[in-house]
Amino acid sequence: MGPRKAAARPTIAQIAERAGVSAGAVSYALNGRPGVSDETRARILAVAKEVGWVPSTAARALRGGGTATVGLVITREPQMLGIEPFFMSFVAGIESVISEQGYALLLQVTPDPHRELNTYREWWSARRVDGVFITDLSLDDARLDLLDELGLPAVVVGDPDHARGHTAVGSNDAGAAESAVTHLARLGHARIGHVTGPASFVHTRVRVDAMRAVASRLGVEVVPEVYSDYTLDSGAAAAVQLLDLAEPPTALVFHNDLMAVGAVRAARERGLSVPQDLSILAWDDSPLCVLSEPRLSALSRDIQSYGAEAAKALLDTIRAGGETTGSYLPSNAQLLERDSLAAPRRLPVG
Amino acid sequence: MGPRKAAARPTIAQIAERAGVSAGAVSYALNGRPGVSDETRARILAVAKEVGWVPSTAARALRGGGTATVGLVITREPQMLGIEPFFMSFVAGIESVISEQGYALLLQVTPDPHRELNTYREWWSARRVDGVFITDLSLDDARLDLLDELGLPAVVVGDPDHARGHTAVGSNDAGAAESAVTHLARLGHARIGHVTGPASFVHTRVRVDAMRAVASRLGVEVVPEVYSDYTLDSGAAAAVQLLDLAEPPTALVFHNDLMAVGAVRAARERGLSVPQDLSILAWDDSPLCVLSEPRLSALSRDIQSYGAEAAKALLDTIRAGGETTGSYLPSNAQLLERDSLAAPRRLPVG
DNA sequence: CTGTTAGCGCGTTCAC
DNA sequence: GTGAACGCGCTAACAG
Repeated sequence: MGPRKAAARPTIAQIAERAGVSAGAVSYALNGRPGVSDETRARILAVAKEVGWVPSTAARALRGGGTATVGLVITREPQMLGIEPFFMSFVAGIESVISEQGYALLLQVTPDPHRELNTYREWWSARRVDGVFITDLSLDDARLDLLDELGLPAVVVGDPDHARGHTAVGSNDAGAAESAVTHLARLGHARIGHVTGPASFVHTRVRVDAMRAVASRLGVEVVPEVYSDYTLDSGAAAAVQLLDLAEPPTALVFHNDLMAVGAVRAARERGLSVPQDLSILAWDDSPLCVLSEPRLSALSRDIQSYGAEAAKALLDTIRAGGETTGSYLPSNAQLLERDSLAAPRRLPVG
Repeated sequence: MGPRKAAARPTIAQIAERAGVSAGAVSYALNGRPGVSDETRARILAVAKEVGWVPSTAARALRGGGTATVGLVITREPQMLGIEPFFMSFVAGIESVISEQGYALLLQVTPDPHRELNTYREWWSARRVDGVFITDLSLDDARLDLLDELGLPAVVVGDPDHARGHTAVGSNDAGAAESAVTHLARLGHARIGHVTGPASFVHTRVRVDAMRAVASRLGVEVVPEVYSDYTLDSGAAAAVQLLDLAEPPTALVFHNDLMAVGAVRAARERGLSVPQDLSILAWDDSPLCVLSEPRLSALSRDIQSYGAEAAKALLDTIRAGGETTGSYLPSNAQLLERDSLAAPRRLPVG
């Protein structure tokens, strides 16, 4: 019932007519290039502002001038996003940078990894995006091959060493591991449990290696890692598994906060209290950590600025015509102390 | 260093050449319309599949055929999105529907409400989207006027009665209020506190009215509402404010789960335990409710399918050329009992 | 220098 | 089945 009559979108032709010049002149004026006198330019600009002209992204994209759009595929179960601490902050960070520059974010959420590849191909074929973010980098990641094949500008969100020449924005996982183990060792923990994300992810591998290296240097033991999947339940299950060990660890490190929360619950159900009986440390701080009881200590990195850095890197890469613009600074990680870490109750056997 | 040579995107012209026909014929064949013989059509389709042709969204949009993109502006502080339970699920629901149909979501996150209007105008001018979602509907919402002016197809996510003729997908807030008050009254609560979102939102108003109506019918009292802003701290503050009343309520209803969690903490700091001393009910279930201690009972609606319904409605509206396609069924709400509701400890003073 | 004209990019559609 | 024009912005070539 409401009025749904499309109004006329302002075009360069309209402006040209009103200003009494040709469309070409308008284009020169609007893009600040020579070819029109200052006064004509001023007149054209005034008219353009008056009619609220905005360039047609479609027309520009058609000309090959880019779409002012960047793409992100999130390969996760949709329902997981409601609580997933990482992506929403990451997206917010991306947004803060790109929207300033007139870019928009094209988002796709799908649980199917195979589909992700198709999406890049389609986005590229349909000229929907000027570049994409690659997250959850895996060893021998097939997406990098596709990117090379298509010549689609991209920024790898992860370890530059595994980005195969693509622009990358890393995260200082080694530094985080260092501070985690150091802190735990100082508290007196001699046996640490480590619950990770999927083994195929590069950053899982990086963290595992770093933890082991630091631990052996400091003379503390990391019991065999439990590879997990970031969900609450998997965190709880991993905790149970580790606590069932003959010589259970006295401190547990998790690759996200959701799993850490799951572990707190699992410990509680066993009659163990955190942190007196068991110390728990989350990797990646989020509001969840302060919402949890007790409040979770975490290896905090500023995910929002991580997203912002990634966005800057992608925009730079796009402007460079897809040429790699080098690796960007890793976002800093620091151990945020709250209430889930303490000295182990009984001294480690040893 | 990496190879960044753009490959050639397949176009209709290429297909035409390979198949030895004109571009027009290819277009007819590809779109399943008459004008080509069956065998030519088959040949064209084979070539198209072989080269992996995907229509250029830019070219289609330029012709006026739509951009296969829908837009959503989230007017919130970016950092809030990391924990905000509503939007990420809502987005996931939208995604599940639109990606099936080849549509993509254009997202913009900004804390500035004024900017939201500009964004719609720019998206429309630049032909970036075929339609938009309008959330957080307010009384006399200026966005609806703009939509009318632009003729931009939209779906209002909220009360159809305030959608001014636009397609709307509602939420059964009245039903939720009904079950909330009924349940609380049955437990013996005679005085209920109500902590809402901003007063300017239509759905805040709707919920307030519904709560009052049901309460007066059932003979229970709703103490004056506290208008709040969905944050954890504001929930805690509101709880304190209500508990400081001369005759404090014995049960509190919150318009989201974050505020409810804040209230639990505030109550605990006062030495009150939930639910023995104070019952707490959240509106909008999310994983946070089961993560909280005690687990929060909630007026649950399936936000993901809410998003999915909204997406279907928007796509329908777009296909109808922007004509309103009527109001859609409200998503169902039900009271999900967990551990934060109990009978009041001391009987209410008569 | 100031401005105009023509044609491109890509898919669609109308007239032939 | 084909040729041509269209939508919109950009730019190379050209004219005053």
